[in-house]
Amino acid sequence: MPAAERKAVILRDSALFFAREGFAASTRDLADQLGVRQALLYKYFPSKEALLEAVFEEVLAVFWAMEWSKVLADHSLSLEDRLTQFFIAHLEAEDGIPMRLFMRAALDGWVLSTRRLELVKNKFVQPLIAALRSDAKLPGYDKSPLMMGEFELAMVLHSSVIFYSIRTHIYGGDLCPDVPAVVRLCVTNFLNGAQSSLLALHGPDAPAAFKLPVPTKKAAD
Amino acid sequence: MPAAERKAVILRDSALFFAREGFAASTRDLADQLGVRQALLYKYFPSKEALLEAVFEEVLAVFWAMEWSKVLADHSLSLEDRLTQFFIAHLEAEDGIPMRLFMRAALDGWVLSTRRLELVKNKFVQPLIAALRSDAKLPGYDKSPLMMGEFELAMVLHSSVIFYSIRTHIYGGDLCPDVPAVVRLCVTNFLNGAQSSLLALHGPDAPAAFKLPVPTKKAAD
DNA sequence: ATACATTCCTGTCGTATGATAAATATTATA
DNA sequence: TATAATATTTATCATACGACAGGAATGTAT
Repeated sequence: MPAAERKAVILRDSALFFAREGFAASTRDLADQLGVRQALLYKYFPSKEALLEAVFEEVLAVFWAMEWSKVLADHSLSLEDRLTQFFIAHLEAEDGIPMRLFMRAALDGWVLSTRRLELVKNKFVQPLIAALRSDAKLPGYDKSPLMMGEFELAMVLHSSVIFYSIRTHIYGGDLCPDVPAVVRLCVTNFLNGAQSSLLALHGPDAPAAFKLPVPTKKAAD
Repeated sequence: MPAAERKAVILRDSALFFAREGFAASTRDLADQLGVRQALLYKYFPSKEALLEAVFEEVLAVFWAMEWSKVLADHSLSLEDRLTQFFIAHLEAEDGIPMRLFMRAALDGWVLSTRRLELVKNKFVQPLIAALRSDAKLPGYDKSPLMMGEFELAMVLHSSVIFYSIRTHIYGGDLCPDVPAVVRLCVTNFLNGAQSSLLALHGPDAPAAFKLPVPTKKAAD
């Protein structure tokens, strides 16, 4: 097998293997799954750690390449439809490998999760709150920067969808298999209360911690 | 140190240690953290796996002993206050150790998470949906058993709170530190839409998968 | 002070792991 | 077909790990 192809196969299978077995799983078991001898791995990657980093580089690249704004910014659809379609696509693209890898990495203290969170903030939270503000006739980010409470509000929707994914791919057990229905439920239930929640956040009685602007690091990509 | 006390100390420190370092971490490192020699562990636990099981037994016992219904069923408070107080207490009792242990266990395929889910279903989902139904003048469980859509609806609230806990104790990074405010946001935003979501679930246009009754195993405890 | 019990440590065994080097098989090229 | 280049395997090393046996230290009762 040519080198480039072999390297790609190793990367692909390693993602599945480490997602299932954990990062502490042995390179020998990985090689077994590949149908190859353990030493061969070291012809393509200098160390186990380097292999793991390469796996994450690849998985992150997929997330990076994902078309967040394309759906979320398509103003020919209602906000509800935009969100619903986006999350359905998101959930159906998730096979559990990125989910499990990210969770394991976060548990092991990799800084990786902050990069992902930054992505969620820029590509999901920002457009969502912008749309909600627009509907509520509230000022834009130039007049009033994104604040903590708005971030947490957007995360309410994000959480309900992602946690369903966590239940699917990590917790296991039987759960409602009708993905579109679940997503619609999350979105509609969120949007039902979002307007009044947002107005409360912009009102005088909002908690001080919610008024603080979200620290916006320089957006990568 | 007397045997009973030593065993308790080992259990307590092991929970912290394995929550932080993962189950694959070595018994020697654990012993270092305890300030004892590695072999001593085997005077109290026959194997590493037995120690891990004991740790989970202890952590699960705490969850089991938790007073779910006491707050959730206190009808002197509004549903909103009940939920808010319950979740605030829940989040403030969580130091990250059970969270991280459960997540690691779930990733490693332990059946443990289903037991926890059963607890959530019986002690949280059931009372919540019962209260929502009551407010909406819908029939009780005797007439109409808990259905999948209602379960997922309740999980929407559960998810937003628990995912905040995941962000706190697993994902890390800076997030809004005002726990009560976040919980209130989750609860109010949920309740704003819950009534109409619930009515829709009981209406004729609900997805078929949502109409299915939730399989209720025999409730432990 | 002696004998006993309990707690803990030193030392060690077999095995599994990450990693390397040398040998073999396979493929391409002339 | 001979030769070079590449892909893969075999064999091996040093280390780290789970587990066990026996001994040292500490305390307690007679």
